[in-house]
Amino acid sequence: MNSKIVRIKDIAEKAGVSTGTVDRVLHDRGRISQDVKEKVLRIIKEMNYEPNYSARALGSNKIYRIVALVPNHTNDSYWYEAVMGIEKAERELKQFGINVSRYKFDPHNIATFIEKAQEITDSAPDGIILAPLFYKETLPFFDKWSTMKIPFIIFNTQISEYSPLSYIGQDSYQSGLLAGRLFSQVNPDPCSILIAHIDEDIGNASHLIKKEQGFRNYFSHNNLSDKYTLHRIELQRKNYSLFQKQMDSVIDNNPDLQGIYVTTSKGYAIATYLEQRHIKSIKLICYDLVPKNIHFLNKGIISFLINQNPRGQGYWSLHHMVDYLVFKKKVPLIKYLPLDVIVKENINYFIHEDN
Amino acid sequence: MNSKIVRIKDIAEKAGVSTGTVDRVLHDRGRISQDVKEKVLRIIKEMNYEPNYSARALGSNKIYRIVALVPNHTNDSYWYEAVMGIEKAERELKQFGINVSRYKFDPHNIATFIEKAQEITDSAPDGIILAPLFYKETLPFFDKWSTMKIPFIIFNTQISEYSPLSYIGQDSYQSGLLAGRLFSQVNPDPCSILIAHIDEDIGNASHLIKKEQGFRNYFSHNNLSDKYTLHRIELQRKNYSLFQKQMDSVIDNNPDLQGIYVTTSKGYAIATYLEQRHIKSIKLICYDLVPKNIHFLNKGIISFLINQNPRGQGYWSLHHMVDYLVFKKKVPLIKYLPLDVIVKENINYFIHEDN
DNA sequence: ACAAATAGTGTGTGCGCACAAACAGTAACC
DNA sequence: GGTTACTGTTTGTGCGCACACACTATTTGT
Repeated sequence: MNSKIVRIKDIAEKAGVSTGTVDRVLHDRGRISQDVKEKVLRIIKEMNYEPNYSARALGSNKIYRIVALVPNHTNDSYWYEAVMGIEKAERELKQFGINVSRYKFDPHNIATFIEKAQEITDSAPDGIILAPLFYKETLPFFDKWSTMKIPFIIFNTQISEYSPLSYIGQDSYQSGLLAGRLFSQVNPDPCSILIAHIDEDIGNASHLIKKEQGFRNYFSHNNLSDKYTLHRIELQRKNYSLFQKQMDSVIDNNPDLQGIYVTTSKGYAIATYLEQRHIKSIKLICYDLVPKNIHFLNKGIISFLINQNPRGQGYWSLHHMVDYLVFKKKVPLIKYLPLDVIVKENINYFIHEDN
Repeated sequence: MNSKIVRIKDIAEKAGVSTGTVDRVLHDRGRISQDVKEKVLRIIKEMNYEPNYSARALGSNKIYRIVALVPNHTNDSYWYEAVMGIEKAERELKQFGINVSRYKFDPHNIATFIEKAQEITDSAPDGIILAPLFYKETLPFFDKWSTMKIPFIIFNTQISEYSPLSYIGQDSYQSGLLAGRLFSQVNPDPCSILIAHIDEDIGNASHLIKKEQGFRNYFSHNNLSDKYTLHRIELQRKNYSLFQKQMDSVIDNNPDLQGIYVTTSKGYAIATYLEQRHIKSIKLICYDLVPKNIHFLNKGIISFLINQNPRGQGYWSLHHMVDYLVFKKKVPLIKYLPLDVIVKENINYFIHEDN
């Protein structure tokens, strides 16, 4: 086909102007007369010009400074994966003139988050990607960054009140629906199912509410409300004897309990409990490929894991930022990552390095 | 860290030679004295030099001609997806000086395959990617391409007798194991399960044998052979009344039949049958997100689909070829794509365009 | 009327690299 | 001692683009 590559020079020739003029049209800089601008723009469209990004990265000596603000991952494989994803994208995109620096905060210490976010703000980078774990404390920074015109991309935790350049992560509602489907597949007979929130302040965690909502709606929308009875519990692990007591009571009061849906990665806590109590009839579904969950998945105590793909979140966050900054592409406001259903037999494909 | 980018010029300076000499070391061209060569190589390692591929693509005006030989996809969404994947990779990599042309053959007509493969051979491209559907007819071409030193990458169908640059696709054995796991999840009680091969010449389709092997081994390795009884059948749709008769007989003879594993995308044929016979108790698992399967998945007649990800296969095939040709990277001999478990609630993430 | 400001456009250099042509140094041969 | 035949190395040009600078033509101010 039309394999001829269109260059700025070609456009300039056809328009009867110099390359400098075309450049000014392309980048909206300097002064151009209206008619020339229109003419050049028309020809750019006609000839289907696409900038050569390699040459652009070469020519403009600009280095974009991008910072990533993520929870400290020394003891947390979930955030470790996210950082791995960022680093993978960094390796791929390094040659286009980007410089990524990572800032870490303690996910259990809001002060460290604020401190690092302030540091970042002071350094005025070209772009920011972050996992905004602390809802209220994040908003003021979103404000600042907006006025400073620093684009920011959030991942893992969706905050819709303030519009970032893009959100990367899972569709919580849909993942609740998915969990519902999985339970209805593994539990063909009528039974009770428990929704368990562990170690979370539900009031401040809208994504967990969405998961629960999706889960409940799966049953109601599919006319399964008569077949399955849903229960709900909030548990804290810090008082483990209370944790056990609460679980004991649920089990005792619901002899037909056949499934437990844990809305976070803390499913292994329930798995440990079930193992201790020698309960084998209850199906367990939760999130994330952290070692303890993998352990119980392999043992058959967890039936399915749903992968939130932290690696992909990190990877796409940086990718989108570079798309925006370097390639001037439009980036979608929301990128929902696939909902991966994980069992022992396919887990390897989701935890392996894969360069 | 060491954010300074190392250029050829830097190496030349440190080695006390010109950039041209470093260039000849890097590309093994021209004559170089042994000691200079060693010195330069040492410094390249010391300074951790990484070529700037953007600049390289610019500087070398070379355009790599890559051809893709795929089944005609006008009426086949599976191969259409594969081509979409190739085109997506093409868009991403165009700027690095590659030119991709597509050759199509009729998957039901070996002659067209041979014809196109010959055309490709005559045109002596820089690289070939193909889905080698016809085992015997492909081997001679592998031979030719090897002597012509044209690298080729195969996808979808693994042929291990002749070593291509890389294979992209699914691990058939592992996907059989996965199917086994899924059946044991959805069928908690002892029952019979049928393995169905549809429209295939099993003797010439080693990947189907591997799937069956994996499936059977799931049950034997997990001590489930007593719980589940496996049956096996080969069906042809061209004689549909026979097809029905065979199925009727299986159903009648095995009242405890609770599951059917179809080793290809033809699960919708069984689904149609089950729907006609108003059989709802039998779980069905098969491959690929083709419209008819999606239809029955949404209806609840198919329990799970396993995605062979044709789009990803095409995408990675081209990507690997470019990694090899342009970036001179080592490409893995085998890239197994993830085994995606698909239900109605997560299927959208696997069929949507996603740019 | 003449300088100064402004609008609009062209030219040149460099980014990191590939590649070819030019060049220097050495040994061999008559 | 000069030619030839190499071997090894440097230099220069161009890839497509960004960007600073130079330049001209027109307008504005006084």
